[in-house]
Amino acid sequence: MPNEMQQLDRVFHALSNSTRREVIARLAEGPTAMTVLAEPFNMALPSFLQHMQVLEAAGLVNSSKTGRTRVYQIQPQQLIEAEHWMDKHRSIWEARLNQFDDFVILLKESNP
Amino acid sequence: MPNEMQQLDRVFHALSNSTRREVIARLAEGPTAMTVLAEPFNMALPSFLQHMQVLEAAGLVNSSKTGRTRVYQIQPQQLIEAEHWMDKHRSIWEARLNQFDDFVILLKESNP
DNA sequence: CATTTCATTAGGCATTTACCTAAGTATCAG
DNA sequence: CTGATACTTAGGTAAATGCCTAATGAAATG
Repeated sequence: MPNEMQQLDRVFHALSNSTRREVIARLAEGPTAMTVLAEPFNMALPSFLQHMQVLEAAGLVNSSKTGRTRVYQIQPQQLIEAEHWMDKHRSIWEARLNQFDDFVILLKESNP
Repeated sequence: MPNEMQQLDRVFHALSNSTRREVIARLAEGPTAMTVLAEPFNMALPSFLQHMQVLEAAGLVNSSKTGRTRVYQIQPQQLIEAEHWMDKHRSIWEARLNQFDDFVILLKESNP
């Protein structure tokens, strides 16, 4: 399997969980420390850390540790790549559907 | 958990597997019977069926059976919804980053 | 320096996922 | 009606996922 595909696997998998999506949503507003990020979730910290590791492995966020606090920030490139994938395939579908519309129009015109 | 979120869970999960993404890619070119769709994959048919059921449960495709053949077609609404989610959060991030750019420009201007 | 705080590691558990083979069921073709 | 074709169901396995508690590390603070 090409590496690019594995990357999409990881990105879409990371986004398939609402806890992780909420983290992405909060990080869109700026870099945030782990404890602060975790606070809204009713979840043990080690469980939350696992989610952060999934996001980091997918390349959706990165983190750096200063003293004892780890600060996460969003890294948008992979989000953009995933969006491109969707956009590309949606547009192929739309092009096909437009052809179908044309065909319907053609039918109507030929049978007025 | 709100229903909308569960739906995003299912859509992103469905897209997190390259076999399923390839199916979406092929279906973008038109409705296709199951056996035809399965043919490129080195996989037992029951395994392939499971993938199709994941895609269908996510609302990314629908299917109808005529005689003994089941034909799948793409159903783009959920793909669009997922794209919207990504677009929304990407734009929040971009807005924030633009503020940061402005701040950098401001710094440069105040220290020429 | 003792304590608290923030983060991590280790280990365990139930469920889901991604595959498989074997054995159906239903339709079509001759 | 008989065989081939197209799918479906049933049941099994190994690995991954999503959660937990308990224990440990390592930095900050009184």
